[in-house]
Amino acid sequence: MIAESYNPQVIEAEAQHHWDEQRVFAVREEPGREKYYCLCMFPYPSGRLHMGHVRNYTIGDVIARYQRMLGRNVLQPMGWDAFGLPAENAAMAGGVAPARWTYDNIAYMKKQLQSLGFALDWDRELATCQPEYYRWNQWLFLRMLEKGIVYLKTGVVNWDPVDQTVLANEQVIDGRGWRTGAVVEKREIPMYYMAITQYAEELLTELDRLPGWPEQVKLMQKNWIGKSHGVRIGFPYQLPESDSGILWVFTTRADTLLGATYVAVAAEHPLALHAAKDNPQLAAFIDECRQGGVTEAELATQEKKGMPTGLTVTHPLTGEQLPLWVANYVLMGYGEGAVMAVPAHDERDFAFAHQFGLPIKPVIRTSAGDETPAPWKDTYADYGVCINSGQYDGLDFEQAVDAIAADLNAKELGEKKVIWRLRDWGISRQRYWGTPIPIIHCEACGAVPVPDDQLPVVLPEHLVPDGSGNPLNKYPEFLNCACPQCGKPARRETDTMDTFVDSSWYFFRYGTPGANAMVDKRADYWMPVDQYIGGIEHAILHLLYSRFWTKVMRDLGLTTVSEPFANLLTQGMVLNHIFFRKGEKGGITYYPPADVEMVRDEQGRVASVTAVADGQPVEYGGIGTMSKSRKNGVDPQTLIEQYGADTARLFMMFAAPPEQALEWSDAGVGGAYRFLRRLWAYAAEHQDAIRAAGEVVAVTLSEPLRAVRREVHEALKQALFDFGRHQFNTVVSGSMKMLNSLARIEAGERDAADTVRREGLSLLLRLLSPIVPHVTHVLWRELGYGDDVLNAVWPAPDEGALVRSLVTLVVQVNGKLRGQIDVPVDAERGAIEQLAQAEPNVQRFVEGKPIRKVVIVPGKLVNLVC
RNA sequence: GCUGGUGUGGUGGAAUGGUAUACACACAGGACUUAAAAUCCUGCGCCGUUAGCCCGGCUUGUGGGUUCGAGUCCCACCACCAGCACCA
Repeated sequence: MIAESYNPQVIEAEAQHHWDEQRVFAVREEPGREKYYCLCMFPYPSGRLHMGHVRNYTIGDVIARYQRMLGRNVLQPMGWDAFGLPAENAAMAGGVAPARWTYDNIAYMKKQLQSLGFALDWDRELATCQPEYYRWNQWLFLRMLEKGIVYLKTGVVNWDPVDQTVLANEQVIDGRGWRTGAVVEKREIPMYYMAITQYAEELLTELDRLPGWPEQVKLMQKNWIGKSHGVRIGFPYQLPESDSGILWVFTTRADTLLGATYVAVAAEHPLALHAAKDNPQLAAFIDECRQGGVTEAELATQEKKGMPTGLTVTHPLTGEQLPLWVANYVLMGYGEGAVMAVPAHDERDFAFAHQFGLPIKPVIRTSAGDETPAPWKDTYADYGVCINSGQYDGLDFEQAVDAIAADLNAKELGEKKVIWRLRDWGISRQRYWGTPIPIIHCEACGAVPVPDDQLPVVLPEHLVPDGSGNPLNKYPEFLNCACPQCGKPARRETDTMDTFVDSSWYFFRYGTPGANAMVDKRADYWMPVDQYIGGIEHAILHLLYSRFWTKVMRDLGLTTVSEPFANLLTQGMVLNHIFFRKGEKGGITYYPPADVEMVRDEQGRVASVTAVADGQPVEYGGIGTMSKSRKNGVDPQTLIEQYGADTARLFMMFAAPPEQALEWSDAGVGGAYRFLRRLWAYAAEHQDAIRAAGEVVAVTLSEPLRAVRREVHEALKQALFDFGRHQFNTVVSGSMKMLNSLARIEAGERDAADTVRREGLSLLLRLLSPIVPHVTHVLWRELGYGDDVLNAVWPAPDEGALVRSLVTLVVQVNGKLRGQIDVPVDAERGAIEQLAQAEPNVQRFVEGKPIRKVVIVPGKLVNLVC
């Protein structure tokens, strides 16, 4: 029996109980059966789910359930990105151990996920803070160390001198520590690096073999990797105290080498530091550059600053002496930290030369001519043939670069080179709540890797950080150990790994739960992930690191795949209205949307906004991402409790296509809820008739019934197409159309009408089941369609139902709509033309003019051109 | 600055070169009700014409182009959003 009123709490409990009890979402490898691995980016257990999570996991769940109904063996797992800084911050604030805080959060958020009815295989759940997970971080780290992919190097960190601790970049605010307010120092400490640059070429070229990734993401990765072709050029120098050497620069414009009039180095460049030793003025300038502007806006507008070092370098081809400058626009971290300056053909060099009166020598004939008068024109930087360049005159860009590179090569002062923007990945974090780096420091033997049989290096879980450094450093039970090589007392490494390490391979582990190895053969069945879903904010780092780790694992023989994610969907953000008041002192107070009232005018436009509390006006701040600081977040828990999971899911799917931003709307949620209630009421009202009804017999249907049935199948056909391209908002509107059509059947009609109702609802429930699985589960069973809608066949439109005897054609005259005609589907071209011309309104516009051309689009329109 | 994306009713949005504004939301009017809520019905781009029906003109950020036909393809510009940013 279907109860009269829609009660989501009861329905959802019933459906979820069924899924749990039957363990319907637990999957195994089935060789020979087509698999589908659907994965959402796992959450950080921050405490509660937010709307972004709900959206992300609903999209994933809809895809997973859809694929399941198409007959695939679908894996959809879930886990926790459980290491990280927020747990340490919470520990400091509340005095509770990060482990405890994390596990409590996981328990609560797991309940929330379960209440949303996601088709997850919980048997494969993992948390990255579990030793059985992170031991494999350590294990692979050691393999990478053996292969030289991991190495030790000095790195620069932000150091808070008061707390005696290392700060993450986001903990440095305006150059000061976020807790202490102390000016942050740069400190050089030894850190472990992963040589992602060894894979730069492959990471770049394989982007072209990822057709299922958004272009935008591929482009962002491409830019991040940043491959540049150029020439490394040496400028020999002789220092006063008889030291000599070669200053190397990198350039993509070797063709302009003869136009170089000075050479500039970064403030941190060794040669600059050397020159500053007995030049206090220069030393002061270098200091100034190092501190210089922090914000991006400052950097962009910063004027070109520089100072001569007093040194000169020798032009490698002409032998000319060029002055060596220190310039604030040269970056130590890119290329060689030094540039050859060609003011005539580079905008920055041009500005610098003008400012400091340095010579400008045009050496390229551009569309602007042979001269480069101020002000700067972008065409000065164009490619062209060489001029004023002696033997290279007349050569084009490629010829000149080849010739100059060859000549430099002969002098051992240059070679063609490719450089990358991508840096190696420093993974050491001076943090407690992370994967311990498996290294032991011995006075005699140095840094010794922990032997495999001593893994995992277990992180003690009861420590509580107090803000003054890593508590591991004060915990002897962890710190003190024996050197694996010589057996003498030694000290354990207390740095932990960047949490991006944890998330770089978790998708492999889901495929091999419980394995006594990092992965086993089962992963080969599941990998690669067929559909990965997550936020665009991970477009670069997480996705790049995951691709890198997959390639490392492949080279170690741990997997056969090169790319972990075949298809990627980046979901849009969840937005809401922002309301605020400005205080007298300019401070801003935000008002949650639930605490304000909008008054609308007769057209439905927002006329005014007032606070519920005091009835006074509130300013509207437009629309923006849900955030704590702006108080415009909506708690999914409230939504689920008030309307149920199906309404939450339906609204998420209906309000916007998955990749676009979604605007929160209480009214929209209400609309989604109303639709489910209407669906329920329809099923309840007709339940007896539907259970008793037989198959549709098309020939016995009246014309109105046939029309309803045609509409249902037409809407279904479109909705199925949209399902395939993951445009779920129109799938939902298609479902609404189907119900609207069925509801148009007159209440009194029986028998034949009931067969149409029975068929229509059967199609509708199956179509909707991936989106609103609870209500469709219960209705499917109660209406007698079968035991479990999950096992039903995916619906397909009946081509017979789509056939019409008459079609309505639109008639255009010169492309403008002028009338409609009804013609038999099999009408001849001539007959259609005749009917179209006979249409009275069409005649008014043709007015006896000769018809030059008739375009007929079958089933759609006629266009008369005159 | 560079790169990419997006601009469609009061709002979210739909349209696979072929009837722009589907499906919803909001709003207005009506039915039911003592009343409200809920529900149901009707209307709803702008301008003109009209008692009303018909009918016409305009409209997908702006301006061009291709096409029998453009929201969709091409060119230029404007606005907003995002990423990168003195990358040699």
